[in-house]
Amino acid sequence: MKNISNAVIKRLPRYYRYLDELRANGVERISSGDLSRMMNVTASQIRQDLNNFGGFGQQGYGYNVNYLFEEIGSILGLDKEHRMIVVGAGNLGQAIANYANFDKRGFKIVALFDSNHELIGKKTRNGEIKDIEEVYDFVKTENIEIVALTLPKEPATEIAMKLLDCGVKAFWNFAHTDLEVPDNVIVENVHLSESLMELTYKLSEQSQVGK
Amino acid sequence: MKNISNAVIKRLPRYYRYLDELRANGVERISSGDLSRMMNVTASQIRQDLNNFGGFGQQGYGYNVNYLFEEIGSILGLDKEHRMIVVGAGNLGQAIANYANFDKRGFKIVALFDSNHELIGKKTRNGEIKDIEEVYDFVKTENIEIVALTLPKEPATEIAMKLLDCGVKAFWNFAHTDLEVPDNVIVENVHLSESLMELTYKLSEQSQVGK
DNA sequence: ATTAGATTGTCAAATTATTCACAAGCATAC
DNA sequence: GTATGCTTGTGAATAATTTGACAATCTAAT
Repeated sequence: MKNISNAVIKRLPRYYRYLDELRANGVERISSGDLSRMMNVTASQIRQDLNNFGGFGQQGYGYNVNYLFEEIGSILGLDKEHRMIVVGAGNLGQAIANYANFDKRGFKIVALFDSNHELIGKKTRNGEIKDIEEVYDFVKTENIEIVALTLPKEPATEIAMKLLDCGVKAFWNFAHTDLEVPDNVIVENVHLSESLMELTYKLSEQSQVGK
Repeated sequence: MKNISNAVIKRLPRYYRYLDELRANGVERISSGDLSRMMNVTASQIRQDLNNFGGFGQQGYGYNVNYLFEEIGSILGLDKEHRMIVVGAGNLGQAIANYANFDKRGFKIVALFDSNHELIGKKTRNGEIKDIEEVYDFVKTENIEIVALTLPKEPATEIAMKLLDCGVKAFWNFAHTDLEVPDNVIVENVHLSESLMELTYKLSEQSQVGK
């Protein structure tokens, strides 16, 4: 399989979101030109991106919204169920666990774990919060694919290293650190403070306009 | 001022994080070569990136960690205080408000707002959660620069549009929608579900290795 | 003071990503 | 059934980004 560039992958979820909206509004077909105007990108980029995965469109017609939506979903792996746990059941962990749309996309949050005894036992949509000590046996027996790490960097690093031995294939990492993992393990970082710093960069740049 | 590419900006917070750690460990100087090995990037890229903003290093010596840390901080606008509010005081909003490190970087979370009467009045580190109806007067009188939108897309869009008229200069947008704002207003998006989709793309790609 | 070694800043080359442009081919109206 | 108009897929051109290479020059050892 041809290697797809990261720039393309990063754009797919946005296409998926727009197609979902079009679908919800009963739109049956869309041309790259119309979609490009909606999304503020070039039509050429849309066509080029989609062509990495095959010809989904038809000359003189455009793309079938439903079909393209399903195809992109399948490219993104959303046609399969993904069993996840959340490690760190503070506000952020609970926010993720409670986010209903993940369910809709095939993400099953099977359990939450924490080391804080005030949280352990607390009921959530996804069952009672479990003791972090149980997490290693849990992932071995429950076939867990993705671990969301929503806790400070020191425990996150330590726990992630131990979880590697338990067969976890992917981390969704909210801790402010770069996890070091073998090549066959995926790490997707969400560094909120970095995103906020990009924002303040743009703010100070903005305040210089014309200077 | 020369226009700096987005690719460069996105890397600055990571440099900043590594420099902060070096500083905390008492490291005084660092060469682009050593830093490149720590960070898994090329030394050339580090030098090229930094040179967009001026010559911070010295031949035969490298970079002074403290000085470079401060300089990057100032480029990112972290030398100034930024007054923020959080709109949507659910788990995600509270997670952001409670994140202590933001304070350290000059982000002052002045208040939280919500429309849910069960949340209004609840005490947090940043004062009682206020009624969303009060937000418009609040930003006008309290000189608010950044609004974090941690609520579903429909109310997020509606409230953001009204806040534009109140002089808000930047949105940190967690809602799953692309806000449409004038050119002089900044939107920084954090689309969690899109990040999770990138992860599952990589997972399915991974499972194909060698096929 | 001199010298050997290290490391930057920067120019040029290589690579990657985006946009342009158009032939090929389908849809639709007549 | 034919003609017109639309829209894709794709090869080529352009633009942006990353990497390589090295002269200039600083540090530090003797």
